[in-house]
Amino acid sequence: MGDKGKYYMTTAIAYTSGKPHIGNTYEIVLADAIARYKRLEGYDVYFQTGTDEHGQKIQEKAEKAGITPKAYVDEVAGEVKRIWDLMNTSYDNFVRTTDEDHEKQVQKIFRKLYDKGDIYKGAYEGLYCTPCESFWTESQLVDGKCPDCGREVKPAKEEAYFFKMSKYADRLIEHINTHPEFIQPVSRKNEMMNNFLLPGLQDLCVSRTSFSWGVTVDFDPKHVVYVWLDALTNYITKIGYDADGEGTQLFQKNWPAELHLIGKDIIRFHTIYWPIFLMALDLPLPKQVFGHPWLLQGGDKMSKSKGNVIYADDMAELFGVDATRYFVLHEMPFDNDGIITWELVIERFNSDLANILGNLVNRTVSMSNKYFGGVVTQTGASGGVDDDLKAVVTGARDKIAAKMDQLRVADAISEVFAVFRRCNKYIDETEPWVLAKDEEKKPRLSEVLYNLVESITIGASLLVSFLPDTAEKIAAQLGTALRGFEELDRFGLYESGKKVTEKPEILFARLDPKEILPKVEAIQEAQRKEFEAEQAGSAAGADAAGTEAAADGEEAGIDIEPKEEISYDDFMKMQFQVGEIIACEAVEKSKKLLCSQVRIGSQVRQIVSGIRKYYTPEEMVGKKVMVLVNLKPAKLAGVLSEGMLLCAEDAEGNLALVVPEKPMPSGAEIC
RNA sequence: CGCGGGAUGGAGCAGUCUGGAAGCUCGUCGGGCUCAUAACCCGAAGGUCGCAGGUUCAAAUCCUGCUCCCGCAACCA
Repeated sequence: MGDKGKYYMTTAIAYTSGKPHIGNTYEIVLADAIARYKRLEGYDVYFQTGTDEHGQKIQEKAEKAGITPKAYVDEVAGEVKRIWDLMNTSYDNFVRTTDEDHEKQVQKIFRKLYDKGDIYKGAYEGLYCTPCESFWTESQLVDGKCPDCGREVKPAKEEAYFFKMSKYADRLIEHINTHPEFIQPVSRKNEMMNNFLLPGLQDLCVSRTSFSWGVTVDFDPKHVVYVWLDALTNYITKIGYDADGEGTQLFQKNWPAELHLIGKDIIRFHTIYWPIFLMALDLPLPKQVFGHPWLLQGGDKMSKSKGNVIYADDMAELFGVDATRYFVLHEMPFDNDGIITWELVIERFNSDLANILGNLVNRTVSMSNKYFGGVVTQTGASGGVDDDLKAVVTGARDKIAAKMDQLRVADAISEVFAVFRRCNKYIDETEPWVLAKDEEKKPRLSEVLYNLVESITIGASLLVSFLPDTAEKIAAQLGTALRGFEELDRFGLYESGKKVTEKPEILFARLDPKEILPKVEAIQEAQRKEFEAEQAGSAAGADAAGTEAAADGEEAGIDIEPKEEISYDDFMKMQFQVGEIIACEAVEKSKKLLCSQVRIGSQVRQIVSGIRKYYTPEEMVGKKVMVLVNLKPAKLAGVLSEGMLLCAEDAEGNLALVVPEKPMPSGAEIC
């Protein structure tokens, strides 16, 4: 162990805005498979993961929940760690950006970069809408007014700290060009170059004053450090980097990292900002950043309100931890998004885990018991088909190594299963049940079973990085131990005369979709309930138990941000009328907009609304709707809109047009 | 002409960089076998490789144009 040198790898740290779903969990499992594999190969691995806990979004979530940000992230971080542990991941260090030592180093780093001149104090200039407390750029304005409230904006300045990105851009471009392995998969490299580096990097605003949940800039306490500067540095601070000193031995030994494993959505931060921060700190760059693709639910994004979010713990409950690991590792392509559905999981489970692997172990152990009382003896009575079996089994290790070198984990695991498939074929070729009928062929039968047990032992040893528990269970059933990496290209190390277990345990019992899918329904239903409860702001857990009971009971209400009180005069300024939609078509340049001709009394107005997702142009026509008539006309996607159709909006943003409860003529005033 | 990704037998994918007999897993159908978890093994059917042009002896692969999907951005009066 450890004679191949060190291997420091990290996952991205999970943002603590909510419970991680299977897509987030995929990353830690993938990382774990790589970490375990590297250890098997003989590397001295240090594997770090954790949670990213600062930022405005978290502050807001905590406020909504009525607790402090710290209490909020403590809970979520606990949940993240629980799931990481449930998935049997072998990280060496679980970091939190709220850890005191990290926060302190972030402050030191910030100061160091400031002293060096790479961070400077400037001003964020823009057009400011005071009531909304928001900055807008020229292009965001609508008719020169605030796009949120429609009020006047005025030029304003807010002081902020900036990082001189451009100073290091050339060096980074040079590095990327001379290190083709730096950004993986390579297709992402061009994206970064073409979109960000070659057009020229802008200085990055690295402080905020609009919220307080973050690392305070110690020499200017009304600022907090930009979350990405805070989060990225965990890769060094949490192994012992010290901005003012040498750092710990752990740091000296492990930096630079061999691998940052991250989602494809944050490649920009890891291949542009992070390397530049490191250059500014005079530290070497990580060897490789791998941006993995995503797991999508049936091609859709997962959403809680649809009840289609798949969580790792639900999967583990239904299928077991190793089956869950198997699915995410096997199903995820190398640089395309993967698809996960409950049906696909069941299919994979049955065909690969139950049929090919579980059944193979079971039938082999059964035959050994039936024919030889469980004793596995090598007799030397070889046959012609043995050579091919042995070649496949002993050749697997290097094939897997080649795949893993490229981080093609899904392909590697397929190679492992090729071994098990070959074993099943070998049983058919040698027909042990026929050999068993002839006393003279006993030696051959014994050899065949020995070869099988040996092959499965090697297969299980190759499997251990991916499905650690299953591999151990197989070895236990075969009465042996898993092998080390250097032994896996050799055949015949199983000690002749050992016994397999007497009663083989079923490793993966076949699943009946008819039994599983109703359970899935229940999970989804519970999820929708929970979502509604959350939206209602009701104390969590109040009716957590009643899964199906309240299905059609009282529906959960929605609370929204209260607005400032207005006078009757204010109200009277708004003119609402009933309008009849006489024509409607989609706005061409947009995906969300419909353009309606609305008759209001004797006049016809053109009104554009962002409701294409919820209404087709055809069903719009003929509706009598409520219209805000005296709103200042504006152009949307280049199309003039002279008013606003009123809609109700639920917590998820679904829209429903508001219509009069009884028939009313168009033009009728609403008051 | 905002940026990017994708389109390969019923399903999910590989192959595209570096042109050279369309491949894998699942499903379906047929056969074999009975040690085993109705599991295993063999065989077959099923594809104009999104559409249209072009380059080439040869195109899923290279070039041009187009269509449709999906992210991001914008937009949701």
